[in-house]
Amino acid sequence: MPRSTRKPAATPPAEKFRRSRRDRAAETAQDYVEAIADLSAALGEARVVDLARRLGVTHVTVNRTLARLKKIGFVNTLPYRAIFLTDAGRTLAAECKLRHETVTAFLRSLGVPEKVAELDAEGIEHHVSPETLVAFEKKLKRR
Amino acid sequence: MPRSTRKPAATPPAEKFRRSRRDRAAETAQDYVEAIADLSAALGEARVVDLARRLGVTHVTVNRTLARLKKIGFVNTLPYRAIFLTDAGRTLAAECKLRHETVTAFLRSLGVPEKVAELDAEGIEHHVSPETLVAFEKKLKRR
DNA sequence: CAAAAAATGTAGCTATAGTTACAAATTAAA
DNA sequence: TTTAATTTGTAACTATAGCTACATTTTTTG
Ligand SMILES: [Mn+2]
Ligand SMILES: [Mn+2]
Ligand SMILES: [Mn+2]
Ligand SMILES: [Mn+2]
Repeated sequence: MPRSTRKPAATPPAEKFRRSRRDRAAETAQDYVEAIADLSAALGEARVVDLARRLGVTHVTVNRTLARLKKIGFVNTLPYRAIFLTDAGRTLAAECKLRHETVTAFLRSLGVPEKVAELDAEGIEHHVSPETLVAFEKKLKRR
Repeated sequence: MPRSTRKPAATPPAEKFRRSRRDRAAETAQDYVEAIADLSAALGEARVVDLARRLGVTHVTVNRTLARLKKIGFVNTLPYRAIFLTDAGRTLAAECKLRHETVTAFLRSLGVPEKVAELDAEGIEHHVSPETLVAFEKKLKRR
């Protein structure tokens, strides 16, 4: 088809794909700080092996991701020691935990089976904006 | 803390993180086939530049992703020609389009503003299981 | 306390997905 | 029908995130 006779491409919706990619890139950090907070609460401290088991990856992957999180300022680590969240890390973890719980509860309230709700929420949570989260919360209250 | 006195780590929920990572890895392919189908319908054909504009990436990124989609069997391409979906690609695109529309409509039905619903749906869609999708559809009908 | 086991760290590999810079081919214009 | 503009392709780089294999350190056990 001659390109000159084609309809001009409409204004592209690139913004939503950028948002989606940005959210995707933040998923790892969010799951890690949430897991570190959980493990710290449950076991008293979070170790590399615990994270690896919990997340279903090797300890090598955990190690490299922790290095990145440390550089960003979400965790503090010392060689061969337990992992601790910074203030920023704790704040992020609290936000994520709340959002995670809301998303899971919301799916459950729709009749989605517990197990499925948990699996889906683990991915969905990272793409739920504050506005949508509020909508979920409202719906949960009005029942 | 001595590790021997720590509580033994409970059965780890690694499965949900694996699911989440698997979904994440499939996001790109889904957005591409959906975009190719859209562009083909709107313009008569999908070109590399169109996809780049639509997705908000450079044409180089589009090129390499198309090579991967071709290898997987979702698209057919010839040098300097338009891009076409295979049967498998068309099937996937149709599934994704339907799911995408359902997720968007569902968010809208909760009172989430149009723009926000579109942005959120672009990411959420990839993590919605068939069960949850059905729950969304049911909720949409009963209104 | 020495030896064995477990945990942590590191080297080096793969794949995906983004980029800029430049080359080649196609399409449109003069 | 040349020439200019656009499109497509490729080379080479970066970052994230997974892996295996092996080295080092710490912890537990005999
Ligand atoms: Mn998650
Ligand atoms: Mn989570
Ligand atoms: Mn999408
Ligand atoms: Mn979509």
